[in-house]
Amino acid sequence: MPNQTFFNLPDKKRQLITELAIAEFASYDYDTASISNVVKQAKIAKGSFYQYFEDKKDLYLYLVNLAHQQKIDFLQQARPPKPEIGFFAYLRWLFRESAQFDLSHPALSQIINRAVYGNVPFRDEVLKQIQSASLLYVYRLVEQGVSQGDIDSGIDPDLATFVINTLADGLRYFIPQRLGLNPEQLTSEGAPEIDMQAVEQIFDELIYVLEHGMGSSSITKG
Amino acid sequence: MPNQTFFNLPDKKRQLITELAIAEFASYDYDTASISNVVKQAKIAKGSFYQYFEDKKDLYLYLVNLAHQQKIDFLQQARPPKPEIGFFAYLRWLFRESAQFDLSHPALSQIINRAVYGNVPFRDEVLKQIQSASLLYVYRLVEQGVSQGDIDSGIDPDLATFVINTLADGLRYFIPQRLGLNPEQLTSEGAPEIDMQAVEQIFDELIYVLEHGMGSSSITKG
DNA sequence: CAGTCACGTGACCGATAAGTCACATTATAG
DNA sequence: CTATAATGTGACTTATCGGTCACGTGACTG
Repeated sequence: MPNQTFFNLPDKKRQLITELAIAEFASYDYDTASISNVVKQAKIAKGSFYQYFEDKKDLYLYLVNLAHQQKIDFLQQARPPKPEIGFFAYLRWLFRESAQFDLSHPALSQIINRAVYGNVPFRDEVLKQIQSASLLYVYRLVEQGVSQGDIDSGIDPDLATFVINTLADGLRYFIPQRLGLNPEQLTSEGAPEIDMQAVEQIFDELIYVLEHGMGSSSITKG
Repeated sequence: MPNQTFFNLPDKKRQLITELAIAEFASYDYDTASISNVVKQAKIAKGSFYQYFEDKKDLYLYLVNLAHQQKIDFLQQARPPKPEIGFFAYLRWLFRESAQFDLSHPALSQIINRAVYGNVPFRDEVLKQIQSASLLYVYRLVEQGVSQGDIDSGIDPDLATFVINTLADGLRYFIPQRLGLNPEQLTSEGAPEIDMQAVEQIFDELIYVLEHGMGSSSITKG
């Protein structure tokens, strides 16, 4: 954790440092991200930085936890629907809100993702704090979906969790591509008018595929 | 491309350098991967290396193309079945062979993946050579599946391609996790006895989900 | 006013990186 | 054997990194 000195800083300065550091660790992996670059951009002395943070790892873990907490706050602020609406309807909500976060906070999203899937030092340290929470959350959801009769009981819950998590994460790449935006455009401030209707349609289609599959052998088409 | 000097090298030496470089670029991203480390392990002088390769980028692009070519060779050597067996059966074959490659050549697989999805320099340069080939291949497959009547014509082909590609790639993480192996065990030589039956079952389940979905509302359960 | 203490500063350190170059070694050829 | 070309070598340069430290500054205290 950062020193108290860091939190004593004027809000503007503290936020500037935080934002620049987030941008740095979102753009580069742990080893390549440069403290020197951050302090240069933030126009503070290197020595000052090391009065705020113990070392590079201290900053990194702080940012990962910050990003994770922001995502949790984001999801909870958009109040979840009741489970009774059914598994796939609930999942659709989760997809939309999760993707909404990824689109509106691409840097935070990138940091979380790199921390969980990347070849990062301290990955295990971070993994227990982060990934298991998300995986477990979806896993519980799947279990509930099975017991509610929404999910085919022949489906292995681990596999279902994998499919859902993987696709939810993949949307981070698919949606911008589909909308003809390059991901870097999203990193900068001022999102360039996202066609939310097109995004909603992606969710509809994806949920349909998850529920009914892509095969044409089913009863009737969507 | 490397200089002719590199290809004039005795096979053993050239292969040693190649393998060590592959291991380096599979373990670390472009910036962190160290030429100094490679030449030290290969026991050649730094100057020699720079007689083989123009610079770091030259080596990197060579490795990416090598890895990609090896994967193509691998897939073509395992002769593809005829399309008439149906889209999902064909897809199952593709999943198995692709995962087989990833499991037996984790370093090559890692390099390809990093080159395509990572925040790498020269990504665009490489992307056109690599990713589009794979995406297009699956896209064509989907088109064929639709025209054959195997795929619900209401499904958007782009979305289907995304789902398939994303899940196929995700298997790289899911399979070892499911088998209780850590991915680094696979990097070293001598794969520690993979339970192929369990792997086959994963493919079966995944293909089932892709074809019929996870919902229980379908006709009968698998 | 002097003293103290939190904070700011940037030159500096050791390590390591990519890339160079003058020179040594080896292979080939006349 | 000698001359020429190809290849091998590692100390060196320039740059950047994470991190340190002796010192400067400015606000509060008695």
